[in-house]
Amino acid sequence: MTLTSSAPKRENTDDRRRAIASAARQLIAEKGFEGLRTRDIAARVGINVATLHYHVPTKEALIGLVAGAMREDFRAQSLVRPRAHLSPSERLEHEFYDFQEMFYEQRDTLAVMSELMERARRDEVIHTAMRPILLKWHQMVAAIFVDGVADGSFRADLDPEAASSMFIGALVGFGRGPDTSPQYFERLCAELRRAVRVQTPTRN
Amino acid sequence: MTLTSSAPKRENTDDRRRAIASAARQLIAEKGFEGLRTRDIAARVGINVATLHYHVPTKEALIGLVAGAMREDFRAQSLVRPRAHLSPSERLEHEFYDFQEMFYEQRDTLAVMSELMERARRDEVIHTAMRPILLKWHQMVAAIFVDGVADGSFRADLDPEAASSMFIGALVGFGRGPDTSPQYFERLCAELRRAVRVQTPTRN
DNA sequence: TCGTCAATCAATCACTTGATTGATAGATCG
DNA sequence: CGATCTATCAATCAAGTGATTGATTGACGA
Repeated sequence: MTLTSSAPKRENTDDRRRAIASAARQLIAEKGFEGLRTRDIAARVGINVATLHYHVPTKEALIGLVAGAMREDFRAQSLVRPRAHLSPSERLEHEFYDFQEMFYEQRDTLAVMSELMERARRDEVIHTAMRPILLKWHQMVAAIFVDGVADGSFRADLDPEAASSMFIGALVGFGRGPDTSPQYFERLCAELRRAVRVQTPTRN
Repeated sequence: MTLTSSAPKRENTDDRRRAIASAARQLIAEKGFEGLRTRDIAARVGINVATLHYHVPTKEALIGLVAGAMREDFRAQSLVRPRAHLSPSERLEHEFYDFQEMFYEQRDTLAVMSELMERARRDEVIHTAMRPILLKWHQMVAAIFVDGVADGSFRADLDPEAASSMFIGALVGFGRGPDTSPQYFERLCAELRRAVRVQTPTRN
């Protein structure tokens, strides 16, 4: 007889913590931090609240766990993409593509990021976990602009760091803007390209 | 003897509601929505919790009140500034200035806006209250770009709406970025100016 | 002066929520 | 088998937390 079905599971702490972090992430995406309840997380994992507290002692630790998992995800993802060999313009296109993919196919991730960033204002633990992610993104984009200015793909008077802020701000802001259709995203991308690219001077 | 000092005040509902909205706004700025408690609001106004509920029946209504007051503030402020007579470039500079002023001198307002926008995702009431503010801002900036393209101040291939999203996103994103110093804000502004302005063609 | 009503508060309710306790079942090892 | 450790849960606690109740106070009109 199969002893598989509905046998009371006993997982090790690592797996449980992963499952808990995942469930917590889903719930944050659904209801925000305000609506995050330990009972809900336990229910979604399929364990008792006490068991949850056995693996993750406090709610603060839980939030730290989510933030850490998030950071780990981003770090892992950025390692998968070696793009130094591409041209600045191509790398910029990849940034567009990555964001679009995240926005339309991993909406949860973006929503949780947003919640975490908001909470980072008041929560030192989260702030510490989130800051490297943001910095990394800024650095990556700024590096693209530095290279692009050097090889003449972009405007010579481009300020790489400021342009990076503008670029990232525009993308993130897209998600909060009035029109989040793919068509409008493309218009925004086109505008960003024109904003940094060398102008074909408007000759009369 | 003076019956003035510490006489138990009795205000009318309009004044009380205003005071409650103001206190709630402060507390949201301080602790976020997550930390907003009716008791704290009542304490800050200097009234009993029951009195607060007498004037504002539910917490939901309270949040709606804050959102409404916020919208009213913005609407009033935009009426005070008649700028149609200015040039597109000048109007753009005013946008920079207004944002800078809000960022550095009314940080509360911006923090609450941010909280409200985040919550608007899940709260229809707030979404309805916030959307007009965002739309208005977008329209204002887009109108600047339309005029600027028409009179040749800005690039001919500028997409006013997309540029407006980029512009607003960049400003809002500044507040979340790694460097929020006035110096860096000025660099961002400069970059935004170059992004929309007609290029002085890089002649060799 | 008396009745009515808006405004207020102390006390309390009903429910939520993070966390703890004490006990139990399975695994692991000697 | 027996000791011990890990993982689990039912039950419960203590501190909130939004909201209500019943009574009180003062203003104002009749």
